[in-house]
Amino acid sequence: MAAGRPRSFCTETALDSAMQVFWRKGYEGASMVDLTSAMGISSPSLYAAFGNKESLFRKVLDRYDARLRNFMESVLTAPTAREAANRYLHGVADFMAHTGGQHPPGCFMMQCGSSCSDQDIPDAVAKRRAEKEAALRERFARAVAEGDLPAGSDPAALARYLTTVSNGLAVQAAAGDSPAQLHAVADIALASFPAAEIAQPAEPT
Amino acid sequence: MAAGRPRSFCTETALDSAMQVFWRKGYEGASMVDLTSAMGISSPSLYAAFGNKESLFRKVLDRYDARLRNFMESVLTAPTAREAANRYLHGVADFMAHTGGQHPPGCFMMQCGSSCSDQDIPDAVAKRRAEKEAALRERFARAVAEGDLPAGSDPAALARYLTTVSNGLAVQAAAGDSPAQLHAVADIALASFPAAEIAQPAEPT
DNA sequence: GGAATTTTGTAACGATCAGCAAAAAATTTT
DNA sequence: AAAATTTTTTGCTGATCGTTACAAAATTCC
Repeated sequence: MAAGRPRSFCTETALDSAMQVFWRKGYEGASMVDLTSAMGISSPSLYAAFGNKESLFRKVLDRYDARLRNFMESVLTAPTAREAANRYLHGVADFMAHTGGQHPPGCFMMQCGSSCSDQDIPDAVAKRRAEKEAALRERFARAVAEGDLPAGSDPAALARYLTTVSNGLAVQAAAGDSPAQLHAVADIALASFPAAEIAQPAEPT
Repeated sequence: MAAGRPRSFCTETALDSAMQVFWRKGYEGASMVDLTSAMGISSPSLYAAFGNKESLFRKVLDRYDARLRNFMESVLTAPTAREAANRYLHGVADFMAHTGGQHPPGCFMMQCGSSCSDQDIPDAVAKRRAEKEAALRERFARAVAEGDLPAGSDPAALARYLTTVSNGLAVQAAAGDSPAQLHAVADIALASFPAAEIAQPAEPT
């Protein structure tokens, strides 16, 4: 083990506490006093462990984004584009509705990353969101190439559409919509998503 | 005219300048120095004319919301629910893409009203957004009663769906999506919206 | 059992925050 | 022209902002 006085707190737990504060109050609205008291550590400990406020926020953002990337992986590995879209929107509905009793409903990135005195913060958040849309786009491009989506489908437009609904779901969840209501919206949205062009089996009446 | 030294600035122009600042920096990120310098007035003039910072924000919010209500009126007076949905989503796409060279793309309410140290601010914004969804819901309930939407349609779910897409469009616009891209998303979204059950005329091949 | 090293607690730093007091300036009323 | 009224200008207020020095405390290495 490294020499020196041992740390009295768990950095990951502290990051989760910081996430709650940023989530509820935004980047600027979260004061260092808010953060240190929620994390249960003193100000110098915070600076020693996480740098400064912006650096702390970026670490929190990374931590949240890791959850999202994990979720996206389960979406992108779906066998078909249709199933990926289904997993995506209903997964988002679950994700946004589930607070774990720790944070408000909705999406951390949507709550903290809108407007800010320091434009770098919204930019950093927007970049993470764009990555998710790009991942969907590439998945759908592959689906078109594989014949999994109708020829002539626009992968970029479909990815943009799903991203749009996803971000909208985050807003609805933050506004207090129930899980059932979010899933209902997801179902309506999925009705627009093209199905695979499969050879139709003889259809029973 | 009232006695006393005349005001050296136009309150409405000043509110527009304040809107730009709040839009770009958020409620907390906009400092009084930012606001006064953008509005071209001194701090005491601002306080005399608009109260305090929160009161100024609420007046700006009112001003922005008036534009939205005006837009909503043109949506709700559409002859059919389908046409209302069409006007709504494509109108939102236009609204969000059009900056007038004055403010960033996107929606003022989505940018400023997310998270904040003072919860009253997000609450005030959320309330305005909820009013729009309620207006759509009532319009669609009327459409169901009039047979303009298929019996069994859920007006609340449809209104929630359109609101979801609308908020998502605001995020996409703020992220830099082009007007054409926003309209393309609107078109995909509208494919899910039920059409009226009209007696089908003899269909030409 | 020190020397070295890291974290802790206490206290403070300058800068910026929202907001205001008071007097000078500009207008209308009388 | 003088009184009354409203706005502007100047300069300031206490509070809070993010951040940091400094020394005591707790651990490992030699």
